[in-house]
Amino acid sequence: MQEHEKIFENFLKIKDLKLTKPRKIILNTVFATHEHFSVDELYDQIRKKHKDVSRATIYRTIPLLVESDLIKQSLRCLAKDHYEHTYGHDRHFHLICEKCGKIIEVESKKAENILNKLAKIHNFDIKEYNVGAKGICKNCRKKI
Amino acid sequence: MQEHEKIFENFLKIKDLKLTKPRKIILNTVFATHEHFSVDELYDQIRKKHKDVSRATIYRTIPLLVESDLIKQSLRCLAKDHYEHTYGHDRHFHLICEKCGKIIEVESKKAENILNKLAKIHNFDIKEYNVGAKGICKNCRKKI
DNA sequence: AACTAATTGCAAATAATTCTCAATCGCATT
DNA sequence: AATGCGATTGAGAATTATTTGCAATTAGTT
Ligand SMILES: [Mn+2]
Ligand SMILES: [Mn+2]
Ligand SMILES: [Zn+2]
Ligand SMILES: [Zn+2]
Repeated sequence: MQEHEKIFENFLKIKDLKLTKPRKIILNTVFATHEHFSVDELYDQIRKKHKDVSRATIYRTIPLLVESDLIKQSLRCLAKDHYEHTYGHDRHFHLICEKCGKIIEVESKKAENILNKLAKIHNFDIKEYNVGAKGICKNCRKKI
Repeated sequence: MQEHEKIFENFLKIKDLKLTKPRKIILNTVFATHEHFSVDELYDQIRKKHKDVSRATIYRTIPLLVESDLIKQSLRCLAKDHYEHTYGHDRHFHLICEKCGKIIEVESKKAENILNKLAKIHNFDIKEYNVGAKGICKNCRKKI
């Protein structure tokens, strides 16, 4: 059993919920790649192998995955909301190319520290970061 | 005529569009306060005085205001998208309290610089920043 | 195997946004 | 001030994204 399965199962157990087949399929699809995904993309991906998992269950499972800290909502500056699994990955920011959609992930303890300091000044307790920028990537700039 | 009206009119003129009555009403409502607003909140605000402006026109005008750099989409970590007028205001980040909804605006050239440097490393051209954090504010923490 | 509460898929409901279109507006020209 | 014409509008229909109600099914327990 994979680490993320254990974590999810424990999380569910505490809430008297069960790691059912559909939930396991959703979880494992999410952890099969490190792509950022919309609900629809996830649905399509899952449907390739499992014709019996419904959109409703995906919509019902995502909040559980978020609450258990296995995935996060990220890239909220695109048209659709996107998620990504974050368990096993360090916190990072996103540079999103408006032309080609490319996503560059960037880590920066420095930036984190600054945000933390700013929060401290205001006596604010940060639970979740939401940092990114939209623009044009290297390759797309060349083309202009 | 206010500065923002002039800017909007110029912007529109270049595109062979007109600063019509509804557009003027929407623009001026947006610039009447520095609140962050959802489309619905803006609609309600406008409707207090102008029963004849439709949702459709608001939805059609917002992209024009964004394109003319008078307003920006911000607070993309709440359920609904929110906008704010940014013309006349420095760039800032948002700390959003999950309990009471309070929004703290924070300026930081340092944070901007770091993001810019990170972008530079990746040869990425930032067009728009999207920086914030969710958490618990000072007052709400006391209450726990 | 029987029991029970949680879970599921489906389809209907809701919410947010976009689109269609006929009527109107704004502005330039007569 | 009347005319012409493309841009604009509001109303409501259409679309898209998400949530919900419910009867049938499942997982775990006795
Ligand atoms: Mn990422
Ligand atoms: Mn702001
Ligand atoms: Zn690109
Ligand atoms: Zn608060």
